[in-house]
Amino acid sequence: MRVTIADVARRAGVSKATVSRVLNGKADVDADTAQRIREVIAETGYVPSSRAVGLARGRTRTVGMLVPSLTWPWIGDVLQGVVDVLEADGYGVLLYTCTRGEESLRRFAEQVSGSAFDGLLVIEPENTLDYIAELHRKGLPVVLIDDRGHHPEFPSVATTNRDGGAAAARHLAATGRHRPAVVTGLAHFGCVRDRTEGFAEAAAAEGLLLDPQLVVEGDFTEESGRAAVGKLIASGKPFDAVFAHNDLTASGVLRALHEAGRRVPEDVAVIGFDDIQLAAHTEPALTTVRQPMREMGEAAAGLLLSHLEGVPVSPAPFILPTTLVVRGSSTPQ
Amino acid sequence: MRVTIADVARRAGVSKATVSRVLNGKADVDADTAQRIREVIAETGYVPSSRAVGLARGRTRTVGMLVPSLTWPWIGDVLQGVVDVLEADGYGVLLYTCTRGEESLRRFAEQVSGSAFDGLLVIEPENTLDYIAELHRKGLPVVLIDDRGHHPEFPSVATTNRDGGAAAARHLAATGRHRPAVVTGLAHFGCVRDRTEGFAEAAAAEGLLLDPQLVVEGDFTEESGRAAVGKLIASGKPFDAVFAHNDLTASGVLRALHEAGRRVPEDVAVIGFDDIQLAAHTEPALTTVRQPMREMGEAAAGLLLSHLEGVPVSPAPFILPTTLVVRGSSTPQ
DNA sequence: CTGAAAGCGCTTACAG
DNA sequence: CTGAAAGCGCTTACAG
Repeated sequence: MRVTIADVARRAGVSKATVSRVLNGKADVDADTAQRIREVIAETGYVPSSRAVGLARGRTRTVGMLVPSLTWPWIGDVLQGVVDVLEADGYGVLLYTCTRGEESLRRFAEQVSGSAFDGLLVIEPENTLDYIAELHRKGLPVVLIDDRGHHPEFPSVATTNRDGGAAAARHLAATGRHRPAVVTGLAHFGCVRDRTEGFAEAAAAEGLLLDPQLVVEGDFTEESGRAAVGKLIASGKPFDAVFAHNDLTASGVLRALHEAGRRVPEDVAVIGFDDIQLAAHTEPALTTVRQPMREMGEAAAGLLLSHLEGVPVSPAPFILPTTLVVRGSSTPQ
Repeated sequence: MRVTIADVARRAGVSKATVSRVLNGKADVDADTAQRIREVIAETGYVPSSRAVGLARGRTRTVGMLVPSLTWPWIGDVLQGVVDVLEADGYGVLLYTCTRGEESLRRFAEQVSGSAFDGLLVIEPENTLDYIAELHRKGLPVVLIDDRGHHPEFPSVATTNRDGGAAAARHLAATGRHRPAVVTGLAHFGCVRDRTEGFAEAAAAEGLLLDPQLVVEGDFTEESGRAAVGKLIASGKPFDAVFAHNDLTASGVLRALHEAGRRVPEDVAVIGFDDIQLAAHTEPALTTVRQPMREMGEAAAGLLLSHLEGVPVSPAPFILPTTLVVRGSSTPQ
């Protein structure tokens, strides 16, 4: 049924080896012979079987991508960046997720051992860093996206979390705020530490009062933003701004403030992190520290390709800049 | 380096064929022999090479998924449903997108010809239905997600677009609206036709006045929602409700109405379609016709698996129900 | 410049 | 119940 390299060789009157040579653009093939073979290929519509090529070469020209979930708001952007770069180089992307917990990871591990792909891009699912690190140690090229401040011993891409936090603080100072509150993400995330530190440092430099009691831990969910506002108000401490560690949390903060009768931005300014689609649609629209998700995907894919092509890649994280996007939640518009 | 079936056979003192038998759970292997082989497998951590298995069996246990873009708001949900089902059955998912146009499609076609996967799941990129249909005709199992009313000759999953439109009209009637306007999606989409007809029919049945001049074509973007409101107002015709064909458009409608000084829902009710994350976060929150995206992904993956496993699948579309989600944009809350 | 042969790591009749 | 052999469709030394 399917036309194979043997068919092409027969019709062109040459050996399979020669067909393989022109297929792979090796030099030292007679121009006429090559031409004839190309014609036969065109006539027959022959395309090499990726399975057979993979087996013979020992590589699949396929990259694995492991993500914790596909429904997070910014995952699609990262994925798009990854796929664009990889596809342009003729690589396929095998997608794995971890929504089914242990079982998912077991399946994934099987694919790894079966060497279904040549390299791995990963947005770290909770508590899998050791496993990923082990894969890397065993020789699988890996690039981590959004290192969450873990600074692993293999290549990764991240953003300027610290600068992002600082930019938020400076913006609040510049717009006349004095007593900021912070709703962080999960405290054990490296990025949370970085954002917190960057914010605190800049706040101090700008003369803002950052009361430790006004720093509340959240978990990156909208609900945690609402809950945090409850705590902040209950503390009795005055505050005129809230820096939330992601947009989802900020959205919860916005709602809770509204319900509590505090006006945004008049009484309280709110700043988020990420700049997901939602951020431009809250009421008021959210000022936020933008992370270039798509660019992160592109950068990670690029690093992995270099690695696969044999270029040595530095384990130092590749850092992309965050940018402050000012909207109505921090300044009247 | 890597342990192969030959290594396992040697260590167990049997032939590769016998190892292969226990690997694939064939009957007729002596219990003791099988046990011994299993032990060797466990000791050595042997996992069959997916490349080699694929070549020998002629199938890869991999499914292709082609989407127009990964950054659309609801794509992630569909993808999650697809991956969950496929992964549970040990299938891998190869992801392809069409953001780079012709070039993307050329790459994709190569993968198809190289039989990189056993079957294909597709959310149709514009103008590719003929191509997809051809692949199906040539023998590639295909399931289309969100048929957009094209009703192809191969299996597909869709939602009750017509009922969804009808539900929107009935809800407006039930909440005391009289003169609805409609902002459709691209008119050549089948789903747009269905939503429009369902809405018009129910509107008539409920005694709503649907002025043809108040039916404006949009293109599923937020901007088209804003533009449509401009046209509606310019028409001079009174309207007290807007049914938009997706949530993004509805979001644009909401903003434009706000800017024009019309209150929602007091002066105008707004209803969207999809129920993307954004819908719950607009001001006011959006009443919308929910499409079960994740379930569509699950259903499509299930159909494809049946097909791959040899169960005959009906080309009649598999239809999932839409549900009306009522929020503040249509009723004061 | 080109071909014959071995090899990639499995599965699957075919014999026994 | 089990093994030897061929085959899946390529690539890659090795010779010439």
